[in-house]
Amino acid sequence: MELSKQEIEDRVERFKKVCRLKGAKLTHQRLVIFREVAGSLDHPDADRIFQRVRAQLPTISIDTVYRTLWWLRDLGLIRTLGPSIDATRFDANLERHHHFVCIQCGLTRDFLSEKLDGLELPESVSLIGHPQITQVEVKGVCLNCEPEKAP
Amino acid sequence: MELSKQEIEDRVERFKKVCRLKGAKLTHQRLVIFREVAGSLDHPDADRIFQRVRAQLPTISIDTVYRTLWWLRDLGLIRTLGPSIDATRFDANLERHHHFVCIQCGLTRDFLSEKLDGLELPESVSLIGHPQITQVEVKGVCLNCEPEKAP
DNA sequence: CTATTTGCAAATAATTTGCAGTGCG
DNA sequence: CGCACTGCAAATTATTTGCAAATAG
Repeated sequence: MELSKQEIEDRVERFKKVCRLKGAKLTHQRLVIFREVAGSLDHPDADRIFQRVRAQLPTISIDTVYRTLWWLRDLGLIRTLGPSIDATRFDANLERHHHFVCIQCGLTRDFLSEKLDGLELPESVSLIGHPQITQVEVKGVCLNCEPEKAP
Repeated sequence: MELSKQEIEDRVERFKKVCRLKGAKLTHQRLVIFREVAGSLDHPDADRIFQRVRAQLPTISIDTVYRTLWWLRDLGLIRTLGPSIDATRFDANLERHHHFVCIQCGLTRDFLSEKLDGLELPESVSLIGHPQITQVEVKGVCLNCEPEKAP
């Protein structure tokens, strides 16, 4: 599995279009950072991206990388993995269950579903590793954060 | 949805049994910390657990909470949510896809599955919030971390 | 030109570690 | 009664922020 040059450039084009649309400034560092993330398959963290970008732009600073990554996420051009909460959260429920995470306030709740419990993973997973736990992670906005919208 | 006293005590009993089995010391702080996590539905982070435990054990320190939580995880009595990686990871793949995360080395890879793409969430989710993204998260050990086992 | 954005350096927040005293098995 | 466990304080690591200089549109 490899990312084609074409795919990367498609992503970069979308990025440029969104910048134009939003009237945001397309700086050199933003372009380099985005291209780096867009060309990665390993879901790097901020520091890894920083290292790779610095090879091309030696004067870049880590805070610009962070600012740019969160900005890209706000624009919907990239996403963060996991619940995207600051601190690690713990779970003493060892039964099979799934998670809903509110992207606004971080509220996390379990939900049950027999249907989801019986999920079959595709063959391709066996090329990556041996699964131990399979859970469905739903991200959205909780009722508290998005109350009744007036029509 | 509430946790019954009974369910909490069942969890505590299992905890005590595992301690005995492993010959680990069952200290007062460990018991209070475990009972706190076992009785929570909101998937608290270490600091929140610390606050709650401190109400019962004013002299407890945050590092004991951390040490105990990781230890409980190693014993398989609790789990951490999300990829459980130190730093936030980023993903520029906006197509529908799912994740495999290696619990040993943190390797994270996408995989595709039409079957998983069409998942239906249960009604009960609508009582929590409005879903935006649904992904399957598989945790396991990657081929690199667990090579061929000799028979 | 002029509002954004960047780089620097210093501030927070989360988590870890070394060490000496304490208590469980 | 010994060694694993705890509390304290200081260290690390991840991420954020204030501010003056640089730059895209």
